Amino acid sequence: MSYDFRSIEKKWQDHWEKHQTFKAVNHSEKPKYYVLDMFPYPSGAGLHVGHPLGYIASDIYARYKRHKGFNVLHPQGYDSFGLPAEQYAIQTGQHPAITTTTNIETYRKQLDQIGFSFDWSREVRTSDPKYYKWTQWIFTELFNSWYHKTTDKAEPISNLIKLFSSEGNTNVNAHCDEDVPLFSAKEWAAFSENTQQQILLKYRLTYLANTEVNWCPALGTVLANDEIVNGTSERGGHPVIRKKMTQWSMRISAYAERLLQGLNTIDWTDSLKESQRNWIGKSVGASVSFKVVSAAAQSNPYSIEVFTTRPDTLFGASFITLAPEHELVTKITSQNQSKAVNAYIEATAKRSERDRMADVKTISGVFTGAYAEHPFTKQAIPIWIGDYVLANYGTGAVMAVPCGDQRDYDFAKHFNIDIPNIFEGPDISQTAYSDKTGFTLTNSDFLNGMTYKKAVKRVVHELEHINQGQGKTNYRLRDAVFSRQRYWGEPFPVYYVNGMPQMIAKEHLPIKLPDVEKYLPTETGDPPLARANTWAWDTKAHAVVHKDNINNTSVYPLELNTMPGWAGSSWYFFRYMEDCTHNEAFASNEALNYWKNVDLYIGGNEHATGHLLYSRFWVKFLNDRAFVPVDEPFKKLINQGMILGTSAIVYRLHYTASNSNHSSRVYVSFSKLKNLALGTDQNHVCKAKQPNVFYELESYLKQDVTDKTIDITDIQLAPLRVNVNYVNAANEIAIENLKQEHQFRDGIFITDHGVFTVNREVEKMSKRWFNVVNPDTIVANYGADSLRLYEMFLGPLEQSKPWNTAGITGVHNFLKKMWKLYVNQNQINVIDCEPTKDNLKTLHKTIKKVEEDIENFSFNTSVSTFMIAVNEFSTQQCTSKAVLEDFLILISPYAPHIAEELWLKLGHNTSISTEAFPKFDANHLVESSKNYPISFNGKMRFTLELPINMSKEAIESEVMTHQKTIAQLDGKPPKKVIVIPGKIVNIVS
RNA sequence: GCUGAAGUGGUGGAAUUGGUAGACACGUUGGACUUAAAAUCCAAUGUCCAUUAGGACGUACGGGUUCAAGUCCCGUCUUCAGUACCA
Repeated sequence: MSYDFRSIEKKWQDHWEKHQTFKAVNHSEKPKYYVLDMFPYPSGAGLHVGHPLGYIASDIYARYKRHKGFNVLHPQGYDSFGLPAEQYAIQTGQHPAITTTTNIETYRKQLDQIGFSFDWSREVRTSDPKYYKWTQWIFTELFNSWYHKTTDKAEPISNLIKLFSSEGNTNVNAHCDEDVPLFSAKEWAAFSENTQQQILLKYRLTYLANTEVNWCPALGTVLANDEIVNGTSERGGHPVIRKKMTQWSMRISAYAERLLQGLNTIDWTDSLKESQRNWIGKSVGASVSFKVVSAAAQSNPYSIEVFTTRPDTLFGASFITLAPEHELVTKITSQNQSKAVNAYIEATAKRSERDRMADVKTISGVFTGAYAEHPFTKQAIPIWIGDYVLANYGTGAVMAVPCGDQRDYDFAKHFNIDIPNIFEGPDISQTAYSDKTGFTLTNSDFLNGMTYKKAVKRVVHELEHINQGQGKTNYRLRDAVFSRQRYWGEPFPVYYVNGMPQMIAKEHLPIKLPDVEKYLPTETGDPPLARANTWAWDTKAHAVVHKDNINNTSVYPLELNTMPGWAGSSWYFFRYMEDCTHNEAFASNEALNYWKNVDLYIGGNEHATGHLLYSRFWVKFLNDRAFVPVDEPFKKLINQGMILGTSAIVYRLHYTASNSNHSSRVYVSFSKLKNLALGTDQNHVCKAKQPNVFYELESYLKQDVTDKTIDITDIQLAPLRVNVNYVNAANEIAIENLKQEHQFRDGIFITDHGVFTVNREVEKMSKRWFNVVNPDTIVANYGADSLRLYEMFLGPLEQSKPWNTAGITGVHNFLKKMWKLYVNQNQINVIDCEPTKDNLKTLHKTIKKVEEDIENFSFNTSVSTFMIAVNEFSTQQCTSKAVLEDFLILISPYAPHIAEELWLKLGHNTSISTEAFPKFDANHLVESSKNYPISFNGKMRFTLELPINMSKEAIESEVMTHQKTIAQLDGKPPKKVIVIPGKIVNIVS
């Protein structure tokens, strides 16, 4: 009986499901291990072969850890709120919940076919009210918390209120808005309830603020910074503009330093940590305030606050530049400059963010006519505006030191501003000198003769002394906007009394998403939830009621925005810990304390600055408030690379006649084009330049052109992507297959000796390129074990690589070979005999290699190791039952179905998944050592391979023997003996 | 520009601490089996020279350290990813 993977795989998938083989328990003698995948968004397109890559890797690791005696938690779920389902709902009127459920079913079916060891009993769906109850609850807890800088953690807002009523806010050291007024305890008590709430809002970790946001008109919603790529939306690529709106925000900036420091405690790749560090963007320097001395400012002196990382260069400042959007600009501009300034502001406002980014070389700016006073020299410094200063970084103002900063230098050169030199040593006649070393300061008053470090210390001290600045650390990380004007997301548990937000208590959650008739924003621009009729909060009944009941005494309007996609994904890893039979907490303390954090997290690196930062933020918050016992969610993180598609391209001939371009029905085989020395990069064929090629192509075209006298002047190749599933390994495609598609139905195909070939190009796997390969067809043709092995075999996990179905025959043949080696007439072909030395050597070599590979996540090389082992067993005619048993355990994480089947045939009636991983014994690698003399540079050299576990004495005696040999050969005793234990001994004469 | 990763046959990729470069697989070529095809099996397959024996060259490029370098050091080039007037 041949290897019937279909029935074997079905049988074991059913078996695992029926026996709940992979159900995790929350109590065990064994040590725990938590392996997690980034849960998928269930899109309508289903899975392609790229999706399971990370899941297969994590599954191998999870199965391996079970063999190694760990109690493994390996769950899966769905990030089921999101834009595509909503867009689909807008187009079709279909409720997103329905499409989402259908998509989840498809995903589940596809995942089940691959034979993952997920514990599905803990499945999570972010759009499930039982789940988002707790997302809403976390939101209310963020609202009810503030960040206490002294204890360096979040505390309940009640603590803050206590502080306010006992001593006011003058001594409160909080991370809060900058515009908080100072008040005493007495004043606090005298404030109206509404005023108190407004003040508290400035302290809460989530707060309503009128902020400038990234508005995407096409999607009708705001986007977070990480949802924007190159100035357009991440989803759909629509343009994004900046707009002021009242939005919920998350005070993630309070955690900037801890998010940065926490990176040192976790095992992530350097590149990923670096991305997060860049995103947080810490810079250490000082803030300096400059008094404005313009006539307009006389009665009411303004001062400009700047941030600098180079306070040591303060005496080199020859002008100040403000961002055009800076609030002081209009206030300080002199009369005769106001026209120019207004024109400039208008011009920059018109330019989109994208234009401004693309055009970084052009220097532009305008003088305001105002001057500032240098804090020490009291010299007047001109104030300019320029769009190279960004309004949303630092204070939106810089002190320009042309000799020490290239942009300031260029600006000064361009507008003929002074470039005073304060550096002793460097030459600044051509460029600025921005290094922090290699100079001493000059022309700098009390800083003269100092180096960078000393000068910074001194100048900060002096600035503090005159109360015009202090040392300051600045972060690029902005507070995260948390409102979305969408339907398909978590509703906020918030209602409004007199315009002030109120939280709905835990016991009344979840606030379920109401039904609406249409999923679009309203005509007045309100979010889709404004269309819901039953959308008001009755504070007496503690229930959602019809809008008509709003009376603002007991029934109030509810929030119309929903939460962003990252809300539900920021804590889902805790939800898996509980088996969710009750819903009293988001996970019980026992479960949280048992599983603690995720030991291994595998997912794509597109989440480097989004999900992975937000989850860390929420976990730190939950930890501060003692809701969870850990400070970091993911101990170790691996980014799997993307699997790319290999598109298939067919070339259609286009031609130019009478100066206009025509499309023909002629398609030419790519091999033919290559024979004509016509690459794809060279797709214009003029009569004059390449007459031979031209006339050849023209002869094909004549088959299509009705008017044979037409004068063709130029021929082009138009690339068309075709379904890759029609193309075989040799890049050939059957014309009948092509003709099934409408556009090719009456095409004329120019073959190369009857064969039509396509060109291939590697690009992202996507429906629109027709290059999607579906795992279902692979499983149907080759089986899940082949798919699993092949996905690993493709290359290193973390690397992006193109998919090529042709190669799968290699691993598939291997499985067939293995099956044939051990199964004969449906009988297992082994006996209970002593294994030979060779058998054991092969086995233990494999144990060692596979164990190392899994620990290092180099799954690709262990697939090769298995192939080599089976080849060796085959030549050794290995029939030992004990050897096969160990080998099956080794391979079972990779190819679990075939391993289970053979395990059963060996007479075991339990699943192989709980068997202990075989122990490596170095003794079995002992065998005859081989040695060979090599002549090198006229000297004799011996290299001899020694057994790994050889004793020191044995090595010495072995070396002595060879020293003698070498001395005989060469006539001289060896000069140097290099002994690498367990490896190779070099004797150099 | 900055940060990070990487450059090895026709292709994907091996090579542990510096120790026989190209494992394993795909592809290609030849052969066996077959009426034929598929499947399977066997052999060859880095480049060049040579009838063979054998030899020379070879891990992006140029240097260096070493008995020994894909691996370490210095310099150059290229590719990919992230990020960007960040003061």
